[in-house]
Amino acid sequence: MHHMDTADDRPLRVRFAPSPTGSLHVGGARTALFNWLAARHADGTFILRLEDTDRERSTPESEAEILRVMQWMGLDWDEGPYRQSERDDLYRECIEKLKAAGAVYAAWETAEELDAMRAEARANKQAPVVRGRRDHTAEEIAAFEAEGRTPVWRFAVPLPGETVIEDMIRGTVTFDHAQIEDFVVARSDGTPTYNLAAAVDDMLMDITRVIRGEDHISNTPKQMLVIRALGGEPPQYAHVPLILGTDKKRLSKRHGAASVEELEADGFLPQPVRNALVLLGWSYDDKTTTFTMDELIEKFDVSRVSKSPAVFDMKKLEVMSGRYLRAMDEAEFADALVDWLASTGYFEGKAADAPDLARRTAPLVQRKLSRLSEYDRLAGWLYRPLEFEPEALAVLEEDVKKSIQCIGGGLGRIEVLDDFTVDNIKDALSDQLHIQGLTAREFLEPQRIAVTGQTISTGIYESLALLGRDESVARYRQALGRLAEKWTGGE
RNA sequence: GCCCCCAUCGUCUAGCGGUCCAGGACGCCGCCCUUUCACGGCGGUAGCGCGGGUUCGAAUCCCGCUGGGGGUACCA
Repeated sequence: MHHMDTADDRPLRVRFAPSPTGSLHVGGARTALFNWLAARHADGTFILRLEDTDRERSTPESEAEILRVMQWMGLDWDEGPYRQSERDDLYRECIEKLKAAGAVYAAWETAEELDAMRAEARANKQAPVVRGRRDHTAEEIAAFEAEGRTPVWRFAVPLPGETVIEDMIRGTVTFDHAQIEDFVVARSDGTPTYNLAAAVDDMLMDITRVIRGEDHISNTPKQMLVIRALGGEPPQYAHVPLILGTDKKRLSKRHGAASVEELEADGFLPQPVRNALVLLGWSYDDKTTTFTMDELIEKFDVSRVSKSPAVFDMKKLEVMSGRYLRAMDEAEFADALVDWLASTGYFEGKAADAPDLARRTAPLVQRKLSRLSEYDRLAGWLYRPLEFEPEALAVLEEDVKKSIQCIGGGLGRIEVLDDFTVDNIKDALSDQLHIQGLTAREFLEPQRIAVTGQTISTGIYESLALLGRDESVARYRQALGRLAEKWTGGE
């Protein structure tokens, strides 16, 4: 696309403006990332603004969570966080200016009247566009006031007319004013609405480019109208497509991990999350799929963002995550693993040396994990006495006699091993499987289950070495005992 | 209903009128490697929604259809 990068040499100022009404969604996180990258790329300013004009739904917990997640993602802001709830004076001032300029008018319609107007328009296949009555007589107004009614202030959308957005992603988008209702700018209690506050803030904060979700595109002409009525110049806009779930519906909690908070809890590290997110709707070329943060800063270009919505594929995130984990150096991985486990309370109620054990097992799981949360599935057996997963036991019991032979054979070798190292264990077991004339899979699977109680675990040789000979032998005996019961009982 | 937007393998995408009987990645399938689960390597599978134009030539431009998404509040 050869989109005009409007001859605008002012330093770039972008903002991310979530409303603190829940945790940060992956869609929101991607928008934040895009804004941050655009700012860092252009050496501009990234501003964080909390749009909390909806006092009912905004919570301090949500605000704190959003800030926390931003930090987790490594998206630091240069200004803010600003809170719209703290800027009320500014908005009221602007509303007064709009009144003085005749750009807004008092509208007295009741909710019922508005509903009726819209229903009627709809019935007539017309746009449900509200235009308040502006020809009330002084007596009527006095009567409204007498009954305690207070008006909202609506923006008088100029008719006829149109507002054109030169969107960096979508190109030229035109809205006919006939389709834009006289939107409310100040509620009857005097508080500003979103469209007023957002427009005023973008203007007052000197935002030069607004990068936000496509769900805002129909608000854009309204905000442009407000800014112009206030004598300002609207910023450049870039509306990014939404992120969908696998059913092609807008991504939401019912699609599984839809918030960054959940991804974090699922054991994903920030870098693969960023990498997966940035690739939803954006690509650098026809082959690059992994980027460092620096490469992203260097290469990101919002005008290359796709116009069509993208489906969020958790599987792909997992693949990226697994690759990232494997590419980490051992110590770095061990730190990340232990930190993550600690953050989830994994060590609570476990032995005091559990974190140390986790650190020692890190190299055994590093190539096997696609996310940190899979650690327990692989290494959980190390933290508890031997107990068999039902499906693991089922594997052994499929052929009890053979299982006993395998485990017994293995036991015979390891219990006489002096130097209990990975290599020696491997040699001894390899030799034994040869003797018994079995394939590695046939022979080793029972060993794994005997020792770990699991069908999937850390590597068998490493696991034995880690356990030490005595504990290994004890576990072998225990497994054998369990099978012997079955053997006699079954025949 | 009305307005806006979108449309390349199952998914994320490259593609900006010829270099495309459409390239990459994930998935999936097969083979190999590792005498284990995993990891890794190699190969394969699969797509320009449909119909009209424009053009010597269209995945690329135009129109229509169909399909999908968003908006339609004194929410943001």
